[in-house]
Amino acid sequence: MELTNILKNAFPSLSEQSLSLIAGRCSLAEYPRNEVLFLEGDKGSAFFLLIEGAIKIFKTSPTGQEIVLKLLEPGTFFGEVILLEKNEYPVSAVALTSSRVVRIPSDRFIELLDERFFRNDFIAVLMAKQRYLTERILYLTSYDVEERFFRFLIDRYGFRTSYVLDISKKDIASAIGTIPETLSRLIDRLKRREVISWSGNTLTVQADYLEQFSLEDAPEHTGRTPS
Amino acid sequence: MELTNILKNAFPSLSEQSLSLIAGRCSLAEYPRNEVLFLEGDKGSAFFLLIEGAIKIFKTSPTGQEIVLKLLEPGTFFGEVILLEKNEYPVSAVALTSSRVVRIPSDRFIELLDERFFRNDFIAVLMAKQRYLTERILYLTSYDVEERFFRFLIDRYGFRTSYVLDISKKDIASAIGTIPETLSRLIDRLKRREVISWSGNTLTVQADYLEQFSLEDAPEHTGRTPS
DNA sequence: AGAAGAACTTGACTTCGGTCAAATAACAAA
DNA sequence: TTTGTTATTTGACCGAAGTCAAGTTCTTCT
Repeated sequence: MELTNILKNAFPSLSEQSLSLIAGRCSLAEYPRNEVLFLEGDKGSAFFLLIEGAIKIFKTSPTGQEIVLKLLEPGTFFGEVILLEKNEYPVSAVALTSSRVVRIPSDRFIELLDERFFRNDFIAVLMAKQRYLTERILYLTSYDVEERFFRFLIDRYGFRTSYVLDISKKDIASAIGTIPETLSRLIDRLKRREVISWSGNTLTVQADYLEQFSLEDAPEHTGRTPS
Repeated sequence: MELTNILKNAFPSLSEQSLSLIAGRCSLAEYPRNEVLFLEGDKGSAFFLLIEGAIKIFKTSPTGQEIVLKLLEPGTFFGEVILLEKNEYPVSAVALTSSRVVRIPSDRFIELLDERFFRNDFIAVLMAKQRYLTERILYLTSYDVEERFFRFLIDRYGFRTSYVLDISKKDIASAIGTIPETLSRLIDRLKRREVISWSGNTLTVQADYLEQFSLEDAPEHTGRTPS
């Protein structure tokens, strides 16, 4: 699928005209695992659209600790915060798995917001992000590690009994706001209680146990299929 | 100051024409201390502009705990997240002190975004909020209670040696993400170490001690004068 | 003033999850 | 394979901050 189609897919409400206008300025890029897209504080004049792979968005604390804000899934754009205001990224972005992204230069993008439908969709996404961050604060401050772990699974892969994990335990640990040691101990405990079993990169969970963490106030889940 | 002027002040980039259009639909409201403006999950068709007082924005955890996202200061609008997308507030808002707000009905507001300057300012505010929430996550997850306390003071009242507090200790505790007992003990410890002194609602801090928490990566501070 | 109820403090106790250190396993380049 | 690097596990330990339970002190309303 070439660029125009990708963009059409990501911005369905954008007119054909604007689409081709912007498509000419965008470029496709590939980032291998662990490659940095941008770091907090970097000046930037473009934002990104994730096509394939997984990107980690995080901030770094004064002591060097990484605080993960979100693991992005294909189809979402990020870094758009440089569009107006300061042109400095307030967060860092790193590829967790080999990823393909579209780079969208910011300079002419703002004009596209003249189109009402597109603009409304765009603003709606900004507001969804605001909701997400708000949920994330609740998630990090009022659930314990176990609950965060299961909610992570449901949120990222959907509610299932078997998960094929595409990221490392280390990355899962930081995605749920803890450290590898703690996750390792949690997994050990859960295995012993026979709530989960883990072999290779496949995790199996007792559905009835998992249920307690599902739905209700879980952040909107995207039902991403594993692998 | 009457409505039109207030709005002009809050939305300086809005044309006179749109200003009078919208002003006619807005209304001024007063909320006494502890009054609820809206609760998480409420359907809403208006958002708000804070003129005077202090509003607490928070989410409630499944166990009933309040997670404060932000204490608003005069001049900021909030609840705008109902404009597009769902029309349900994702957070709750309560007046911490007697407050005056403008209620802005959402129905015709979106049209105002046709004005490019206004729209850009509006979107810039949304992005600033995104940055804020991102900072808030860092703040809550990687600073200890003491550091959160002093950063709270600096962020809300500016860097000074003497603070006149307009909200209760209970509210300060929840604003910094802890409970009254813990704050009480912190204060006791700081007094004993002669880092602070507290009489009535006036708090005095050793400037050289406070310095370690200032500037660098502190969220933009508004230099709000006390009381 | 007096009573009811907030707000605040204090003490005793607990715990989750982090730190540090070391061992083991998995992986990838040469 | 060999070897260096990174990921994962395990053990011993610790500490910040929460819970629970009782005071104590302010407010505020009649």
